[in-house]
Order: sequence, then structure tokens, then C-alpha cells
Amino acid sequence: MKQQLEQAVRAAVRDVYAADSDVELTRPDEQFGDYATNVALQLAGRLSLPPRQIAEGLAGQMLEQLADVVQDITIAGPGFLNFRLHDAVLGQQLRQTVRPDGAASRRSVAAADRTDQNGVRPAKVLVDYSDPNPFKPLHAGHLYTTLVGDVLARLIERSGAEVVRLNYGGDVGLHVGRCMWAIVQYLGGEHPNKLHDIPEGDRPAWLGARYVEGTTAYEEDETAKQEIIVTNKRVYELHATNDHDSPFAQIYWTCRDWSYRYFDTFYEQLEVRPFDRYMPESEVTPLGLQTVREQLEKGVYEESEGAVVFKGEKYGLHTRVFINSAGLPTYEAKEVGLLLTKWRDYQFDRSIIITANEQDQYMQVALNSIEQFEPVAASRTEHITHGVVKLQGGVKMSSRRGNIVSALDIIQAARQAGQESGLNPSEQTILAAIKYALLKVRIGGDVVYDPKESIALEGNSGPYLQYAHARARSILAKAQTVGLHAETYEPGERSLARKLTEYDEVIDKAVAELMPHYICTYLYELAQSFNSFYEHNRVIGSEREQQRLTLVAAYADTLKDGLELLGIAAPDSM
RNA sequence: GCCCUGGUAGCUCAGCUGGAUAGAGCAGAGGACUUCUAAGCCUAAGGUCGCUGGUUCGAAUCCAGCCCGGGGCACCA
Repeated sequence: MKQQLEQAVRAAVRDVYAADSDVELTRPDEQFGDYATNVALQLAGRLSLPPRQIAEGLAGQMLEQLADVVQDITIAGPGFLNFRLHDAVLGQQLRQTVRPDGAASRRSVAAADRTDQNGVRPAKVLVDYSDPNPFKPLHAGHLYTTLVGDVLARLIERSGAEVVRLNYGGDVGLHVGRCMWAIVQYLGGEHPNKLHDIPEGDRPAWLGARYVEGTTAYEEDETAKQEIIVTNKRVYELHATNDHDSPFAQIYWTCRDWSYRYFDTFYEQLEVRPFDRYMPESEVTPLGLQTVREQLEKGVYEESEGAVVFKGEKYGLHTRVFINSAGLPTYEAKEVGLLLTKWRDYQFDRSIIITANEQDQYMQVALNSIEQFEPVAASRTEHITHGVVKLQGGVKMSSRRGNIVSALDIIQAARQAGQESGLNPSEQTILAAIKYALLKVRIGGDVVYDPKESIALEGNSGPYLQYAHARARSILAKAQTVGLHAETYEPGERSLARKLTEYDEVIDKAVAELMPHYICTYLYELAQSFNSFYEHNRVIGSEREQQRLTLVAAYADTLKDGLELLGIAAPDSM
């Protein structure tokens, strides 16, 4: 519908004024119509004509041509053209938008997402997110980045692309050295059998405590620091020699496994989609190291003070170390290995990496260096960054100290707020509260998380929308049948119908820009629109029961589809 | 110092590829209701869109400079 009207406007502009224009229809305030365009205002300067006069010329041309679709075209304000659809057309549009049988069948957007470069097969899109490091605790930031990644992957899937969910994690590197050092200290030497004494449920917390000890020792104790550096090297060697047998290696593999199990449990608890592949650093590091050395000879990288660096200054960036003076790869070299491994294994059409924005500049340097020798893979890679999660009240929770807020603390805070509200929400509702609260704000900036507000049943919250959905289902459950559609609408019905037809446009925009908060905003507005309709219009027992039930059903299906796209469950009753 | 981010109502945020009176929620004020889940509905109040210039018929939106917050700037990730 939108495209059809846009074409009609473009054609009219061509026919009447012999001009080309980029026409983008918008959704105006309801009092004006169903669709609007400001094309007359844009043309006014070029044509040296008053905008309202241009609008009149266009309206006259289109009115006849669009008679089957549009009941009127009006001109308002400085020269906006407003279109109002026939009720029957709106009803037809609604049937195309909402398909109760298979919500997931809705198509979407951008050809670039839907197909590969030649437009033949579905595009293969890699989405790399969450990326927790084994041997380190999951903090609030991991919770956020996991939810963002999960929903972006869902959005891309909705566009028809084939999505591969990747989880990259640092199972080698200084943080592992720190933790391994503290583990060995704790065990009183390299005694892997002593690990069995630690109860299964305590293991994540136990590893977290060791990590904090190792970090503190590294910063405060010079002897420990030297030992940790040695430990770090031994971890790399263990991978290089494929050592699974030495006592040190046994400790490493056992604890690494604990970490991965802990991550899996976490993802299950969050009810996010499972990952298709874990790509631990140890797996990509050799290729990264080798590539950086090769490109060092070709002049992409340079030696400086014993290290191998990329000088980003000529590209407006800064210099970063890829291989340190001890010959060990830094995160940068690992990133090279990661990207090349992705490229080798998937030949992706698009690769998206989601991280916190503190990695923004570093990633630019890494990508810029890769562009010098693998330009296609680099150009198909996008880095999306988000901010930091803060608890209401301004508590920071990011550093690698021991005073961080863990991911589970966030869930616990929501649960507690739920209990204090006296409503004892289900786990499903607690998850809805957290997910919606974090996803409703635009990705990019920091997010302030307020447990009380998130779990609140009034206002723009996940539980509110779950309830709105359950309410609609309950009306439908009371009805015998649901009508087919309406040919005419009363004003209250029409408003809701119009709002419902915006759904596809909102999804398209959310997918195209990878901005899930558009969906949140829309769903909330939709619920408000429905509540207002419902307050003023009797459904069951009304003369227009069938027409209204159609709207209720379309509304419930739309809410459910939208919530599920956000990874939020929509139970039929609450 | 340089680079990246952000600065919209008391609080938390939408709006930012320029357009019709700058929108929500929370908090605070008022109201309706013998009815399908009131977790709702209706009404009013609340704004120098960080500041100053510029571009434009038109700027919260684009450009420049400045102020304030967060992050990053060589061997951590």
C-alpha cells in the first residue's frame, strides 16, 4: 500500500511537473489522514511555485487515478498532501498485515538482507554477540549485550536471511593467566584432583573469586605479576601442544568447561536462542598470529619497540599493538584471526559484531588493518556498539574489580522488586520486565535499569504488554467465532485498524536500522490505542461484535508477534 | 591534547536521512465508572530541545565553535 501510493505520487510529480522526487510517505497524525507526504514542500524551491499550489496540482492528478484506494486527498498546513484510505482498503490491508495462521511468515525489507550479493540465495549473516570470557564472571553488561544480540539476530532472521549466531570468547590471554595463577595458589599447587572438592553449584562463584584474586595480585604484587605472565604463556603453550594431560592442562580444561556450562545455563535461563557456534580465542589465535606476521612482511603492520603494530594515524585512527614485545598476540591479532576464520568458514554476505562502545576505536583500527589485505571480508563487517547498563541510582557496574554487579544480580533485583510489589510475578514476567526495559531504549547510549519500574504493571513495561495481550485473548476466548473482516469502520475501530496496519512498516524499519526499540515504542502505542478503543466500545454482545472481534484478534496476534520478535513470551492468560 | 559518545518536562526515555501544535511513561493534580481481566480510560499542568552562531521558506533534527557527562588513546580485553 505504502509503495503503491509512493509510486503514484512519483508518477504524478513526473506527469504534472516533469520532475523527479524521492517520495517517502509518512504516517501523519490521525486527524490528517492515513499517509502523508511533504513532496510539494520539497519541490516548491526547485519549481519556484507556492507549495500549496503544487500540492493541488498533484492531488487533482492523483484523485481520479487512486479513486479505488483513497477516499480523499487533502492539503493541509504549509502544503502537506494527506491521503485517507477507503475503509474497505484499510480492512484489506489489515488482513495482509496480520495472519493468525503463521505470524512468522511475514516478509520484510531490504533486499541486501534478504539475498546474497547476486540476489540468488538467502543472505548469510553472521551475528557475533555476548562473547563472555571463560574464567571470568558474567556481569550486568553481558546480560545486556546478550539480549541485544539475540534480538538483532531475530530481526535479521525475520528479513529472510540465514543467520549464524557466533559466540567469541577469550579462553586464552592475560585474564586467563590471572585466574589460573590464583587457582593454582588456591589448590596449593597443580593438583587437578582437588577441583572435585568444589561443589558443582559453587563453581561459577568460585572461579569468579579466583579471577578477582588474580587481578588484585597482578596489580599489587610484583612477584605475582611475573608469575602470572609466565602462567599466561603456559596457557598458550598448552594449546599449541594440544596438551590435555599435564596437571596444569587438566586444571585449565576442567575450569574452562565449568565456564562454558555456566554460560549455557545462563542462556537457558534468559530464554535466548542457543548459539550455533562458539569460537574461542584459542581456535582463532594461531591464524591471527600467522596472518599478522605475513602482513608484517608485506608492510601492513610494522615493528615498533619490539612489538608489531598497525599505525592507524594515516587513516585518522591511532596506533595499536597486535603482537606484544613478548611475542604474544593481543586482542587485535586475535580479532584478525577471528574475522579470517569467519570468512574462511562462512563466506558471509554480512557480518555483524555487537560489543560495548568502549571497543569502538579499537575495532576500527583492527578492521582498518584487515581491510588492507582482506578488503571484501572487512567491508562486509559491521560493528554495532551499545552503552553500559547502570542501576537506577547511578551505581556503575563495569570494571574488572570484584565490586561489579553480576548478571544474576540484575535478575535477582527484578525478582525482588516483583515480590515487593506484592504481585509475585512469574519468571516469564520477570524476564519480560528485564528484556523490555533494556530493549526499549535506542541501542548506542547507556541504559539505566530500574527494577521497580521494569516490573511495574502500569506504564511502558514488558509486564504491561504481556497483560495487554492476555486481556485480548480472554475476550477472544469468550467469543464463539471471529468474523472475517470489516468493510466499514466506526471511528474508534478505524483508529485501531489504522494503527495495526503500521506494524509491517515498523518491523521493516527496525530490521533495516537494527533498532528493536522501534518495535517497543510501537507495541506500547498499539496497546494504548486498543485500551482506548476497548474502554469505549463494547465487543461481546455488540451489534458489531464480529467486526470488533476481528480487530481484537488482529491486535492480539500483532502483540504476540512483536513481543516474540523481542524474545519476550506472550502468555494467553496472567 | 586528539578521537568516539551522549546532553529533549522533576525522573527515565522516544522523536534526529529538516516540515503541520516537540511526544510517552513515572512522579504530582483532577475526573468518570452497577458492564467483556481497572495492570485500564478521560482531563489539565509541566519544555530557553546544553549554549552561540550559520545554512534554509522552515532547525530538536544539518554545519561550525564552545560548555558539561561517559568512553578510548602501545604492548589488558
